[in-house]
Amino acid sequence: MSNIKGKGHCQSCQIRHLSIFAQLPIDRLVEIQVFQPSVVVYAPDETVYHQGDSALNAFTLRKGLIKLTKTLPNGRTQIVRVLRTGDLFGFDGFANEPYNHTATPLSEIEVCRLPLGELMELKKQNPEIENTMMRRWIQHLREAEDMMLELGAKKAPERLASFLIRWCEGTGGSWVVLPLSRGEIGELLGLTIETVSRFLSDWKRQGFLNEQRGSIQIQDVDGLRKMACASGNC
Amino acid sequence: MSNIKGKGHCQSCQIRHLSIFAQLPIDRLVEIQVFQPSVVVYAPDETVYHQGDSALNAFTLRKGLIKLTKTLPNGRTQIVRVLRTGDLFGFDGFANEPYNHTATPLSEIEVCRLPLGELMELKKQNPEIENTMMRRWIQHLREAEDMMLELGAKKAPERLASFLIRWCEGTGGSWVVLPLSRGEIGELLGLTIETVSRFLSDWKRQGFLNEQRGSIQIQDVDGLRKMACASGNC
DNA sequence: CGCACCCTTGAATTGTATCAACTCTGGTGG
DNA sequence: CCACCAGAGTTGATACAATTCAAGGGTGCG
Repeated sequence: MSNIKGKGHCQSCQIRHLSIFAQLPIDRLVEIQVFQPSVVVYAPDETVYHQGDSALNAFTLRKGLIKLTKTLPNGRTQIVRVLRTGDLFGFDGFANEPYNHTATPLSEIEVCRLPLGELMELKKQNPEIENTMMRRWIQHLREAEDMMLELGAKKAPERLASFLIRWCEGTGGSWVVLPLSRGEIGELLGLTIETVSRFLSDWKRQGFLNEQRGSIQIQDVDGLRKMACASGNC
Repeated sequence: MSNIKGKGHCQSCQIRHLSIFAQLPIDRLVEIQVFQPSVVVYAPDETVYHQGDSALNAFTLRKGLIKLTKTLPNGRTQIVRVLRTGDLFGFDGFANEPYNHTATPLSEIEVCRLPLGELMELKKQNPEIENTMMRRWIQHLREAEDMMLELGAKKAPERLASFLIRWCEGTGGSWVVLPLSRGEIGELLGLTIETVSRFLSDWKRQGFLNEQRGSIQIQDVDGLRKMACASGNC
């Protein structure tokens, strides 16, 4: 089961600069030190919450990666987002709604569990928090729109190529950890495991990219980019 | 060209109860009456703003329907959202980002143009506005996630059927205006105009639904619902 | 009336899923 | 240390879904 590691102390938090408390002035941090959210650890075979659960806590991801998924009654699954360190998630309760998706670790993770009531109070009293959260919601919305374009208007190789390029963005051709199985990449892009496997194999053979147990390296971004937009230059 | 109809007066606004100012107490309305956003009219062949434009204004839709679209360089287009009366849109500026999509009327429309700076100020001074906006962003995010599931995990007939059911939700089998062409439905669901046409024709022949110049009527919701989930009950 | 535009329908083509067999890898226990 | 196993990935053959191409029909408008 999940494991409460202890209480978090925002003042000394290593990842505060990535969190919704990033913009908060130091003196406010001292004042809110009564706020000590639980730091919780989950294994990859657990879930942080399930779609439909009532949303009593929001969370900040401290370590590892999380996938947010939605599942149809017939079992088909869609990954709607992959979270990284500092991301806030599970805030549906702010709109009085139950969680709209399931949060599952992609590796051992550590999260900061923020009780909704307390977070609401902090937000009310600290405009910086409010502001940072707003910015992030708008940013998420933009990313969601981008994803809809990917899913609705692109073909398999285009989706896969632009996913890989985005994943490795800004790493200048070096090795990047990609802790997603073929099946999970498929669930993210609306493709089957076989289709993902075929294109990856193809591209490895063509020398566009390299792979080694859970890490990839893009060797020819332009080659991949051509795949990402078979007709027209995206 | 677009046409400024005059200045808006929040106090006497007919659709205020649908807007982000819905929760604002009457006395605050009196205080903010210096805030007089422009009411602007657009024809269906214009756009309110383009993807990439710098986002200087947010808008509230007063009359008509709007589609928000994203377009790939090769011309393929995705509708990411259809707006209804009261919806707030074009708020990317809050995150210092340019508009992420293009806003196009589906009919003659009337919008309330809210200069970003003034709206920001109002929001700061009125927690009710802040709160309503937050709720809506979260709601939008949830809808976007739902749409990703539709696009990524469902087949053509399932997408189309559940779109129709959603569109006519709560109207109990009566006629509903559907001012989207076959092509636009296709752009929304990631399908071609022909595919949309084929299924609609089929279902009309089977008596699941009826259509008459721009309006539809669902005659057999359960029949449609079966289409919406070929394998499993959604 | 005739033209434009949207919609419909059919036939051919292509992309992706499905089905099935096989390989590779890491881990476990003898 | 090796044999074995389970799980993930690969690859090929086939089926099917949806697009593409093409032609024709309907409706509203100048």
